[in-house]
Amino acid sequence: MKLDTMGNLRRTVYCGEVSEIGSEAVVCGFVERVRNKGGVIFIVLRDRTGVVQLLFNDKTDPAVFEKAEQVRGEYVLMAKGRVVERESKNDKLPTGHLEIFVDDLRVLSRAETTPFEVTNSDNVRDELKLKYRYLDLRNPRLQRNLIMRHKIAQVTREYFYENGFLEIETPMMMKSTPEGARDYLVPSRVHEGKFYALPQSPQFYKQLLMISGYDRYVQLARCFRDEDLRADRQPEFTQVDFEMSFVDAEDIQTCVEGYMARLFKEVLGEEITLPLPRLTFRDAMDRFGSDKPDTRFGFEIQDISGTVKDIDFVVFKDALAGGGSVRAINVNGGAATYTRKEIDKLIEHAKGIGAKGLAYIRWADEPNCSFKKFLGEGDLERICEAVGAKQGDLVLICADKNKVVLPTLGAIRLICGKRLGVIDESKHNFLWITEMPFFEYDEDNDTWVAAHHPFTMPMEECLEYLDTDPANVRAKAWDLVLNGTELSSGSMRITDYELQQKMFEALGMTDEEIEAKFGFLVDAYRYAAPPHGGMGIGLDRITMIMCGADSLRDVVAFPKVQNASELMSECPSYVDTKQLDELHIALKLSEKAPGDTEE
RNA sequence: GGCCGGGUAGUUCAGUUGGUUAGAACGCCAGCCUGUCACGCUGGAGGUCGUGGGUUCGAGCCCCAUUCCGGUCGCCA
Repeated sequence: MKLDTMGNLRRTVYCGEVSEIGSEAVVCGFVERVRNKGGVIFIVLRDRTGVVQLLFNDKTDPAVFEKAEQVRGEYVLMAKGRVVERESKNDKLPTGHLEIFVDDLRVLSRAETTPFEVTNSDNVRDELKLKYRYLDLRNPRLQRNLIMRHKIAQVTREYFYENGFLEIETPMMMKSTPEGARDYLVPSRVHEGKFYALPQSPQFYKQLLMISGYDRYVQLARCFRDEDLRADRQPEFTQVDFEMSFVDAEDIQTCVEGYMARLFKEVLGEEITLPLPRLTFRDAMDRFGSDKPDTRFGFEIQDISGTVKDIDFVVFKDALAGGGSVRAINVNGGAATYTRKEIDKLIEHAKGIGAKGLAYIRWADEPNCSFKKFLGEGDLERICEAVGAKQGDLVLICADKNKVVLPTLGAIRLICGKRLGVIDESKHNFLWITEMPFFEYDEDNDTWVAAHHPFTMPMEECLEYLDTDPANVRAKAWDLVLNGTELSSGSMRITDYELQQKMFEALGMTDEEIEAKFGFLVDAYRYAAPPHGGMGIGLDRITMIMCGADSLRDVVAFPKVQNASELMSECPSYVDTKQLDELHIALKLSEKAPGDTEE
């Protein structure tokens, strides 16, 4: 069968938007389904706006009917005809009350049988759908997500433009900085042995733009990190990256609050109450055991060290003697029905995080305590009272150093919340985490390292601890959290050259190191810089949450899988030796490498 | 890199203690059907059981290795 051409025929209306009964319509799209009843054929045609039903009748127009008989799933069609009311209506579709009685059908392209059904692929394994990503992208759910992503980008640009931000592009090929995440490297042909790096973020460039006087900068910046993937982590991602001059932390946060309110209003029609709640890093860890707490449910962590200090239980005693604490979460609302096996699984999980175990009180009919034999008169009642436990509750207790207890209970809290279904998925709970720690202790090397990049401003009142007590130094840095996902992080930058030198010293960096890594940036600050700070907001993650998706793959057109490969194009791939020669690169493959570099 | 789960028809799965010709549903192909909308009815085609090796008279099933996918921990300033 020969294919038709469009000729002079052009689309007059999108499938999902056909509405005017009696009008003549020309629609284009992909065949979602063919229902051949013998003397009458129905074809459901789909484009990015929705579907519309085409009607063919063998008595009215045998030639067109004959052509319609040849149509199969996913063919690309163009059809002209009159919009008529349906004899029997379908309430499930926006266009279910009408159909197009086709008098000109053009088969523009034929499809082979697809590896899976485009609109019935919920149970098809991801591997296959990713290999044929271009087919999966025909799925209305993915189309809706990518259309919403477009809308989000559009509102983002409008908001920042209206607030005086300039969109300025920064280089994709830049100097590699070995700090933090691993860089993706790009070899230089001209400079033998040298490499560019793809940006993990445009951090340095946007600070330089402030030094250059551009005052307010924004960019929807592609960023790259060569680390292992997660459902909410892709190796390349997009940040709404911005920087502002002559502002302090609160000004930046206010700007972002306005952005979030605008975004949720325009895209989802949802009002967000401002200002957004704030929690210091310390409080977030104490209450939720996480620097990105999900505040859509309770089970907050409670310190019961005082209540249990006289109990003769070696686990508690050891923890308290070692400067740690005993803390608990009260999983209320029916968790007492957890079986012994389920609790054991939680304990196993806790051990995986680094805890030695979990003690528990399960109060089904009677309070049933895993460490009963160590308890004295009234101890059990006192603990239950301290954490507010009632019948039906499960109290999980962890005793150890704080840096073990808090993350453990934080993780267990999340697991219980998810399993008990107490999280309201329709909620959007924002939270600012402020006063982030400046230093992190690196146990492997027994040193303090910068928790953020080394240009982050410390809080003024913490400067005195710089040399004496690094753990106590907090940064003018903050994160924005939404439903337990870190969306964004920002900070004020150091503009005082002398303070910057002090920070480098505190980080144990030599002058040579500083010069080699970011000499150009340090130099730039010698020529005066306005006070400035900014943030990078994860556009993919925010889109994921706004779409109600549980993986970034649902909001990225061509995503990568766990090992950072793309199943459709099969990248990364080997290159031929000629390319490598030009780049002065010799491969040193491990025994395991399956292939070689064929020419 | 560690741990856990998975890979059987185009797709999703079932497959008994290791035993005849590896099944079902959907999809696909053909025929019938003038109001379907997850259309219906009849018939048909379609399988290197991820790959390699081993045990066995005999392996989809047992053993070893390996690969791919997913989850998770490490990692992600």
